[in-house]
Amino acid sequence: MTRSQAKFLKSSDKFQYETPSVAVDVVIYTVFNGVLHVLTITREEHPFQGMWSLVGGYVDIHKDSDIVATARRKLEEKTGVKTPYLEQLMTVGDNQRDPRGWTISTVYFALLPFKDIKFKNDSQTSKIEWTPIINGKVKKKLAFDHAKILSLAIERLRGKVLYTSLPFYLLEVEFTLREAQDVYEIILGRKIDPKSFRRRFLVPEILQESGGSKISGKRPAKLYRLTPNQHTHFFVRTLEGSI
Amino acid sequence: MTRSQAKFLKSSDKFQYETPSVAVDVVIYTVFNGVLHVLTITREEHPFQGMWSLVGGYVDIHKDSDIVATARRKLEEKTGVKTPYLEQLMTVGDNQRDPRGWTISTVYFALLPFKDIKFKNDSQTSKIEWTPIINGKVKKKLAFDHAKILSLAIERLRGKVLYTSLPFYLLEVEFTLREAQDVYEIILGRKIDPKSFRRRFLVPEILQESGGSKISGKRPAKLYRLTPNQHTHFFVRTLEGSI
DNA sequence: AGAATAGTGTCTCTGAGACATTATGAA
DNA sequence: TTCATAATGTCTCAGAGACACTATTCT
Repeated sequence: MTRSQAKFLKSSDKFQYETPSVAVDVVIYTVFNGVLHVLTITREEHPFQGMWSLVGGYVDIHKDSDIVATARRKLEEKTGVKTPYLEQLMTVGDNQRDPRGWTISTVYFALLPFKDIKFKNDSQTSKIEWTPIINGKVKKKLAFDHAKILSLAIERLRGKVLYTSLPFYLLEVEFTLREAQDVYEIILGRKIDPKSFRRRFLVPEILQESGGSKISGKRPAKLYRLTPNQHTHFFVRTLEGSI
Repeated sequence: MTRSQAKFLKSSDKFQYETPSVAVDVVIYTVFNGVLHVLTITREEHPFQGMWSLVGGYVDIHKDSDIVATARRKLEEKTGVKTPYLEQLMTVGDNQRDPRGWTISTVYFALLPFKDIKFKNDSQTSKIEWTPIINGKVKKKLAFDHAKILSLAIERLRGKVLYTSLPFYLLEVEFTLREAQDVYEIILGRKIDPKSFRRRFLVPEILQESGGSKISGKRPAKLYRLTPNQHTHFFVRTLEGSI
């Protein structure tokens, strides 16, 4: 070992002492009953014991090889879903958000089709619940800065819906165009013209007919699925509603 | 974990070993000589001693009240600039990127007008240098996963240029439309039609004439500035070049 | 047949791209 | 006057919005 290497090891021990706590939170979205929902759980421990919060927890450097592994682990623990759409939203970190001191939290959001979820309600002490998002807010009071995080997460989801095909991750593999349009309308909070909606996804062949159809009212609707090997589509024009 | 348990663990050696190190890196962009540049410095310490890297460092929980304060502090230490355009890009964190173990780094990018910068080249042991970005890459070999971070940062900058007015943060307060267009063309790596360019910013009154003009060739060009109280503009149509 | 939902025809409007043209001031 | 650079005129084209219209199946 060189002299400078020795020096650096010594000083890195010192740094460890001063390190913030490192956590991950996940805003888990799904849509059912015509409403966007986010998964919330009650806190088992102080601080904010018993209060509702987003799904999250500390990075476990032995279990998690990287930060998204923490997000996946937390998500799977609560929902049983292993391969969700998961996107990093942002990182918050300061000395105010947690009364215990300096903490940093990287926030992800996940999009899940409602059907896929088998709740793991195994804990005795904590409740887990889909909370409806009405007018961009949740009625529950949330722990830490989770209300602010959620508000930014909703803003981001709304923003992305205007120029991407993200909402299809909230649907099952096959869906009717009306079901897809419903999800768009729920997130945007406004109606979309059906002709525009169909044109947007069918002309560039983002969707393809699956062959089947679904009867839920009068005339049966064709079933569609995402064209294979298409990832999230980014449109060159946004829908109205962008400020 | 009770509050007192947490408090105890935090002060114990064992808990310190279980927490990742927390750092911030800043991709500092500027444009001069017709080329996009990123600020790089040589590392004074192991690991990767002497190697080029992005500007960054550990969060200091005593100096920094939040994570963006760390970014501002690092930026100001190297460039003297106090109020840059600064945007959080993403957070990387795993047990591989630093040989010392689990580390997490939140990456910001900054846009600086070249003129504003007074280098603080005070250190004897480290060099600091603008590194040109050619074809989305830098020739220097970078420490840690900084090459990958930079590559994502460039992708993000390119993407944003297609639908925002971000590049104006790379210009001084007053500029000609040709200077603005140059910056756009440099980042995108392609020519833009001057008529389209002017229409994009003048019709929605994102820019306004400052009254002055600048002679750099033959016919003097009018000087423009951002319309007051306008923040970054998001266009409803992207420029070509989006995949 | 009537009702309700699925799906289409087609017009307008905005703004990007392309490219020809005009305007201005220095040498 | 020449000429390089600044700035404009104007056509095409893609795609969103609006809205009237047709198609299909159930009761």
